[in-house]
Amino acid sequence: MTFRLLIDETRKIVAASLADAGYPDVQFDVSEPPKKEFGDLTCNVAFQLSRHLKKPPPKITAELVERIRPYINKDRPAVLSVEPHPAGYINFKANYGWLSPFTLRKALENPDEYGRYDVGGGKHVVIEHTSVNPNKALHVGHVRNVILGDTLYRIMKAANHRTTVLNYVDDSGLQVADIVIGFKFAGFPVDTPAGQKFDQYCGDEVYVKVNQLYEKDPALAEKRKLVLREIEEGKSELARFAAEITLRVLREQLKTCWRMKVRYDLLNFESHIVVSKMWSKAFELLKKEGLVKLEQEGKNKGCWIIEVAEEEDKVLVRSDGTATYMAKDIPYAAWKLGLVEDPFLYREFSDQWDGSTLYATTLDAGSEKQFNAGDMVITIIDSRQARLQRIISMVLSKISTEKKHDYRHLGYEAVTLSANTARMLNIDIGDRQFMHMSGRKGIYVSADYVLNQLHSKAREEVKTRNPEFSDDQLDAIAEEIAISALRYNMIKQDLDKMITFDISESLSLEGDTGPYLQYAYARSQRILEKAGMDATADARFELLTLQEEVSLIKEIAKLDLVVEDAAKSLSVKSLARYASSLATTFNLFYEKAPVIREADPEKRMARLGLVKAFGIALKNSLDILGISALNKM
RNA sequence: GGGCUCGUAGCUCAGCAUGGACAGAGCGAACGCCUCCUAAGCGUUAGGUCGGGGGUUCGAAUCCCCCCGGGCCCGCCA
Repeated sequence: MTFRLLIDETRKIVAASLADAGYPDVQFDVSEPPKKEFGDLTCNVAFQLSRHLKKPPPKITAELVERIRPYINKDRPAVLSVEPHPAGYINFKANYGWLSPFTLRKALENPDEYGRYDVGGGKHVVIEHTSVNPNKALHVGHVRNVILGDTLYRIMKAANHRTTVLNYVDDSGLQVADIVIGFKFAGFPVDTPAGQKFDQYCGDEVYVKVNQLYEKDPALAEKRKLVLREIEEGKSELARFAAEITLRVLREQLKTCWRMKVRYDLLNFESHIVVSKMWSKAFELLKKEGLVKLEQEGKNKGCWIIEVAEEEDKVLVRSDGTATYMAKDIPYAAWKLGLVEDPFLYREFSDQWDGSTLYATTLDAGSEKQFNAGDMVITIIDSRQARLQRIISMVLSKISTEKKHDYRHLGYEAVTLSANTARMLNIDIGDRQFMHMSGRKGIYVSADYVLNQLHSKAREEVKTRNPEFSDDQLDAIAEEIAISALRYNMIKQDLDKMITFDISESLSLEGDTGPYLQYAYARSQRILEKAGMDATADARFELLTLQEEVSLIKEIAKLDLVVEDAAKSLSVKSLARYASSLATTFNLFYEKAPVIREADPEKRMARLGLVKAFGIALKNSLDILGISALNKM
């Protein structure tokens, strides 16, 4: 919380002394040095000046430090001292006598607010994620999307945005037609086999096998288009059946998402977009703005197309008058931004684990509410969609002449299966190192399977350590550990790096994992519990001068900087990295600085306060990561 | 063919936006640390031409260009 103050103060001091010395007002950086020996902050201003002044950096540094010294005084309590470094840096030491009490009190006195930072100013952010076709269970590839979206939602909330989370349900696509064909024309029973979830059954059995049947039975494949058309028209018995199946699958998918502590505000059904005539209104708008044209000749003759710079024209309306995939996406995206009139009514769909209500679009018998019109709209889809998303963004920017338009695609690379995992699933991958997942071909690892594996592994571990726990306790804790392992695994790395999912590696609970974070937290809570007294905000925190203590305080002091950065750059990874580094710093403190066994009562109280403040900072970080802070594990 | 993207230790990855002080973690390997707040932890050692080449710069893993290798995208499919 206060690291920000230290940086600000240092910047001001450097800027003021530049002016004193009559130096040009150059850009400079104040940041943490790569090593502890260099102090708490370092400034590179001498390097920036050397070009202007035509002097070597060390010489400038020596002069500037003398200008800086007078500014270090009681009115600027965060900075303690300044030293020139022969390499050319100006290094600062923080005044922990002031910084430590200030930081720890801030955390202890207002724990729930600690680490929040106002980036959004209450602006409305609409986030869409998940959007898995409702004909199969979620696999680990989907999980990356789900966790990324949910974590981003949590970050934006912590950075003071009003948030709305959407889940788009493509209930009128070919994938749905496939399983309907399976049930109606290929003899698959509608009842779920014992011991399976309905979404699993649809995905593993019906969907995969129907697609195999198509190859042998072209007549069956022919039925797809007819079935799809009936579903889109929405009137027939078959369409009602499809809707029923879709909802059953969707509810099972939601159970998996809820299991991972993910929540939504609204389900957007594609069929409602189709029926709502949103497309025709958006189409009129596109025509009016001259963004589409009716192709008169060439391969796209008779189609309404959109011209894209340096690319092939995109067809929006086929020559038979039907709309393409993209044509459904444009009005939906425009709706998210509030560029078209809201045609939907909203009904309550379900309660959720966090006590909130999940709504669904409806065209009749619902109430008016507002889920759209985001100041910022973030659509989370894998980076294969980048090109289409760019076109959508381009179109939107052209029709939103008045309003400010901030439509962003947050893409991420695929999750693939490692060679070992593919082999475990009896998939032949030749000499390749990984295998792309495919729901249609049955090549995937389901989310529930991974969670279950993690659960049973974690349960064993917890039981070994806590033999006295009841079965319910064991299950509750094991479940939180499983979720933590999976969630952390999905966001700890960069979005544009492919995740090669390896089932045995993913079951690790040690090292750079979610459970490592939870473990550090549990350790801290045991200290507080066994101390036999409460940590208070008025302890003498200035007594905490051990290097391990100071490092921990410094780490705690950075939380709001991390939240700010994560929200501004939509970077979920940075929060994971921070939580990990915070936990590591605590573990080092834990090794070196006994709390309960500390003889000096004042120092003991100060350490106890530090432990509690650490717990607050870590718990708040974990909340944003969607990971439960466990008292025991 | 065009576009996007990745390439850092045996493996998985930080660092790259805003160039700067001897390139950092985890896993795996070897060896240590529980009569002491949970060893899901901590320490020591081994392990690197930052894909290759050129350029810009006082200084490049970081910026620019070229090349090599992997992945993805370029339908009147969704």
